[in-house]
Amino acid sequence: MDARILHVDPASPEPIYRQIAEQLRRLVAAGQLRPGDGLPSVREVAAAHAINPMTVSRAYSQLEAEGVLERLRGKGMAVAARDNRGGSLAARMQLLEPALREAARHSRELELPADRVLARLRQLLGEDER
Amino acid sequence: MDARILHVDPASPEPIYRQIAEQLRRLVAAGQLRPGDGLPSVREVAAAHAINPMTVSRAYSQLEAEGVLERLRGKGMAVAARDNRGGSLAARMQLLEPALREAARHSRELELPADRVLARLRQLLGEDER
Amino acid sequence: MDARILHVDPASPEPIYRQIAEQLRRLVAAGQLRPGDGLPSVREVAAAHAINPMTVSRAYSQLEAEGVLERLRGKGMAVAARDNRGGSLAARMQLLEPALREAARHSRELELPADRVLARLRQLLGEDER
Amino acid sequence: MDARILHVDPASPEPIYRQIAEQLRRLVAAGQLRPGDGLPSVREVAAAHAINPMTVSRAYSQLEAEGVLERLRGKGMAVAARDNRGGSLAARMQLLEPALREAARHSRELELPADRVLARLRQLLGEDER
DNA sequence: GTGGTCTAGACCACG
DNA sequence: GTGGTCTAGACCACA
Repeated sequence: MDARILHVDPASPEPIYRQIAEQLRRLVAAGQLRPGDGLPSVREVAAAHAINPMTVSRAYSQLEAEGVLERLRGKGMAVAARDNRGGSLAARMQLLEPALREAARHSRELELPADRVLARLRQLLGEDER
Repeated sequence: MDARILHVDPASPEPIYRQIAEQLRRLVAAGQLRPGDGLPSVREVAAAHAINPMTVSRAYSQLEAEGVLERLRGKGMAVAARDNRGGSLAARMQLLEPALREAARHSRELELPADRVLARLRQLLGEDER
Repeated sequence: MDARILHVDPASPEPIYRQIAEQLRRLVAAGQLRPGDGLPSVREVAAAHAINPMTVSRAYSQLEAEGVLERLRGKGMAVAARDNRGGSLAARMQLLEPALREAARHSRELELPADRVLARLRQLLGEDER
Repeated sequence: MDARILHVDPASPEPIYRQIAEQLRRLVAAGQLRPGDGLPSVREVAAAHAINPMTVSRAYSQLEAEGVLERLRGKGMAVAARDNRGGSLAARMQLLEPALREAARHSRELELPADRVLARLRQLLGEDER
């Protein structure tokens, strides 16, 4: 598999290992990587982006612990077959709650009109990822 | 001024000093804090939220360096006289942007329907603060 | 806090970071470490057992990701206040299922009488941990 | 002999070669495999479970080194003639011990009531093999 | 070939 | 003071 599906920005304040982990999480969530798909090896990714293998390994290990990836021994990592298709709608709404509360608090502090705020969020929700 | 206008969440990944600084920036932009208004002392804020005075001081100093606040000798900090008329609507919308983008990103990752998300935010915007 | 509550055996096949993580998990589960209790710092544990700080950090980070520990910024790690008292009985029985199936399969392969097997498990369940 | 008497779980943390070796050890101890009985060839086992022949070979070699199996030139592996009368009941209980301890440890960690655990194991012991 | 573990040592952000 | 991140390089287990 091609290590170039991943992008790394060493200048970003976001840790490299997390950049990798979150990209993979999104690629899996979006279905661009499907259960069973193999991932580029730790060494490939490390070489392609001139970073330390351990940094890549850290991202992979974290996703494995979460059940997003699984180890195929001797053959690297792959997207997990996962019985964990997302939770119920209510459960997922609950996970969104903190971000919404944060946005609402900021809106009040800025004394912004609700309709403008909602219009902008609607716009953002319509955009393609990234 | 009351130290309780500030909210602090020690469990948030966002550094505490930045939580404070950004809240003040928003309150000034919205005109809820006006030029000349005094701020609660470092000690008051620290005591009210059980955090380190140095953390509060760091937030104040940063805003002072930016010209948002100014030090009134012997009287603590106050909102700077400058061009701190409450920001324009567009400017304030800009300050809200990061929170909205965060919420939108989470919504997409959770594959939540836009109408449900917008309905919930509308509800939160209608509520009284805390 | 005292770094000596933790034991480390470098000769064990079990990775050091996991030895530490599992000990802490047990100490928390058993109530010997209570919510809010502070843990010895990464550097203390590392020095006390002559291991690398990163190895200790790895154990702490993993437990933080699981919600067992939480970071008190600038003050080290502590046992989380955790809203996560275990799931329902049925859910927890489900988590035990693999281990029971494994034991049952071994019993059949060894052609052992069920009553002897059950008697031995009853005995083991009655023992104090460790 | 049928390669399907062996079970392999590639997802288990236990190395595959050891899964195979320990199963064979138990089958011999219980007398389900008797001195002189031939074993399925490395290729058969590998093909039946979609694993690497080298992995199967490693399990066989280890058991040969222990004297549990012996290599019949040109005829593959077989259970060694030795003192491989099926082990005594006590000896076989000993081989079951690790699995039982594992199950007991999980039960305690999950704080499950002993009677529920024992009832479930009794049920599993009564079932026909897969 | 694969990933996992550990070390020694550096630098950074936060409080 | 705290933990977090990253590197370079070593060694090991597994397939």
